[in-house]
Amino acid sequence: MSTEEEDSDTVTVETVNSVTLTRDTDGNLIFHCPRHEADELDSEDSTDPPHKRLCLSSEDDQSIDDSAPCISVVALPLSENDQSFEVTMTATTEVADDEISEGTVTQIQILQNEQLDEISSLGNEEVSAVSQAWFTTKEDKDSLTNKGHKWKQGMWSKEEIDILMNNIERYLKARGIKDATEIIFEMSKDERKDFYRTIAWGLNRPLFAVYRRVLRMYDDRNHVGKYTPEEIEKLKELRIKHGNDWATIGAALGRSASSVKDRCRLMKDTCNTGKWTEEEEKRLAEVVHELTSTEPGDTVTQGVSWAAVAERVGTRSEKQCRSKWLNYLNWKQSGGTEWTKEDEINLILRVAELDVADENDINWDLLAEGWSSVRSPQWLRSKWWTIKRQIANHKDVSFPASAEAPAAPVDSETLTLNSGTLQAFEILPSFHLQPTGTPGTYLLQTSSSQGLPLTLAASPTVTLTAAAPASPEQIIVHALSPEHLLNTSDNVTVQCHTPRVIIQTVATEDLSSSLSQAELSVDGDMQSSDFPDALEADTFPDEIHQPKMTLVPSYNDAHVSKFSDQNSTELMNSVMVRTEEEISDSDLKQEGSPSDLTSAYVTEDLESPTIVEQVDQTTIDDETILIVPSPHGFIQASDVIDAESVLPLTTLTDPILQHQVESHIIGSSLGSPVSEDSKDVEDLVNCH
DNA sequence: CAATTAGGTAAGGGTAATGGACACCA
DNA sequence: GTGGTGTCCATTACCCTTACCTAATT
Repeated sequence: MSTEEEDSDTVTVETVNSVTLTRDTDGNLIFHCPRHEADELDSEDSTDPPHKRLCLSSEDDQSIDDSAPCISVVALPLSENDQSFEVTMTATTEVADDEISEGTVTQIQILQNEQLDEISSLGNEEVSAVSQAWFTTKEDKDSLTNKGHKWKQGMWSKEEIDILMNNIERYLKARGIKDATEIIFEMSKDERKDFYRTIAWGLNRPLFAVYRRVLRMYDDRNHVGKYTPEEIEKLKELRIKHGNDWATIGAALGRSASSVKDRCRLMKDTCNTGKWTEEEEKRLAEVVHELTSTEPGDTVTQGVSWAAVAERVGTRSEKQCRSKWLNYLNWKQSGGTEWTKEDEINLILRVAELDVADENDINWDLLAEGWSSVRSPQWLRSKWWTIKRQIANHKDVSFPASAEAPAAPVDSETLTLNSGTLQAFEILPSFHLQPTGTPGTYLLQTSSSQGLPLTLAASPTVTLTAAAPASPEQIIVHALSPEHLLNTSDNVTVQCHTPRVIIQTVATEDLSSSLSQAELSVDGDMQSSDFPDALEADTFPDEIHQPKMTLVPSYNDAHVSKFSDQNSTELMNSVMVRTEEEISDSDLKQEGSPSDLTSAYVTEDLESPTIVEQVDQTTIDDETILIVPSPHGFIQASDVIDAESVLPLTTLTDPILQHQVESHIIGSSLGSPVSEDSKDVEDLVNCH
């Protein structure tokens, strides 16, 4: 929460100067707004106590000193009734104890409830109108939607879970409780009053959703795993004995109530398993059409009561019926066509074109409409997940990133970088080029749960263009085709204007020039074992410099440049050796000399002509990425780049080229050259 | 005493991941 | 014939929403 935003969006109702400050072992500053003071504040509207929220602001916003420690503040209401708050402040720089005092800290603002809506996008500590109601009915939600509110539905993201866990942790700390299960499972309603409301802070979910989530998270009878045959037997007995008393059955089995309930749904006595007979399929189709008042050949993907269908089918469970229908039978009945690789590419392109920020916002019904090889919207969604899973660490990749890569035309070999709103982030040692599932399309995986999508394909030249006039933050780099790479060396530098993120990748000549199709079977039969070392990221020596690519905001028109740096030879050797081993394993290493290479350095400013610099290289392994302050919007040939004016940034290998080589080898997209999880890569190899 | 709050249960639609069957191929 | 591999399909643990219920509190 920035103070500027606060100023513009909030009104100071009352200022409180008397607070109690404590500091915990983590250096967090915790202070309390005592009840009696808050009560006094409340006096202006005693008949209808407004919801209040504590905010903090610097006493003098105009004179914020850059060198001053930045303090982030999280305020949690201890209870709505007594109007007291718990505030946790975290200093991002070391704060001397004497800097924190009642006099210097802050103003405390109590905000009226109606102001809360106005600041709904400021941060995690926000109050959401959605999360403050215990249960949000569909009508409530519709009403909120009409007022412009949005809330999260569907699977919880990692970020949401982090917020939730942090909130719980703070709640526990404030009360000196060690274990959240004490509150959740042992305390009475009264004792844990406001627990859920408090920990829902910052989560744009109905309280009830938070409640369910917390119960699941802390119930150790959840996530127990597969049911053993013995458990199934016992479950059957307990079911007969206790009926639908899932809590009792669960307690007897050591499973959660929802778990046993779910398991029972799968085991109807009359259920067949395995392949469906024609008779069963026929019956399923008849029942579905009958219950939905549709005709054979109609597409039916929603509004089906699967419990009723299963009842009528007789030999299959509701899940089986649903799965069979949505993944096969409906498609077969309505004359669907086979799913092809082209469809897969099409899917990625279409998802990218949707330009939605959240995966949950994708309208799969719309996407599937009129697509004959799509078996159902649900099936299409699972297809998308299958494609996503081919990306190692896909869970950490934000949706826009994973969907962005294919935004560029995949048949024209492009590299797309979308800086988004990132100001700066690093691609840590194990940065990856992950295939997105579309041949020639990769995702540059970063360390901060963000990804830069890259698409490499078949344009014979390297140029940079804006992806679209309307999206200057997105740049397409037309990279060399694999064929071209066999003969040429190129570096690709990408500069995004908004918000001035510079990305550079450096080609490794020896690889590209030494490989040929003939030598590297291009028939797609390459197995993961052909890259024994490259596929095991953990073989990287931790103690030495690891390849690290950093994206930095290009303040003051600083530019990334590249030149030979003898001092980094050892470093880069340690980085590059893996690649070279990979090549030597194929008896290819000697084909290219690393010392006689030239690299083309291509930079294009989005708003300026393409600048091409030829940079002689004496040692291909010695590449360092540097930031070069430049008076121009781009590096001109006349710009003098000397070692002193250059800020060494970091070194990096060339994942792109390496990847191009690999993708060339297998004739398709392949896993990252440096994966943290070799299995992921093997899976990727298998996928193609 | 009605309305509200806080919490709870059950049903059922859905997702994500896994594993088996099978076809294909060297 | 055999073993490896890829794909399709079925299964299942787990997730989430919705509808409805209950008891305590206001």
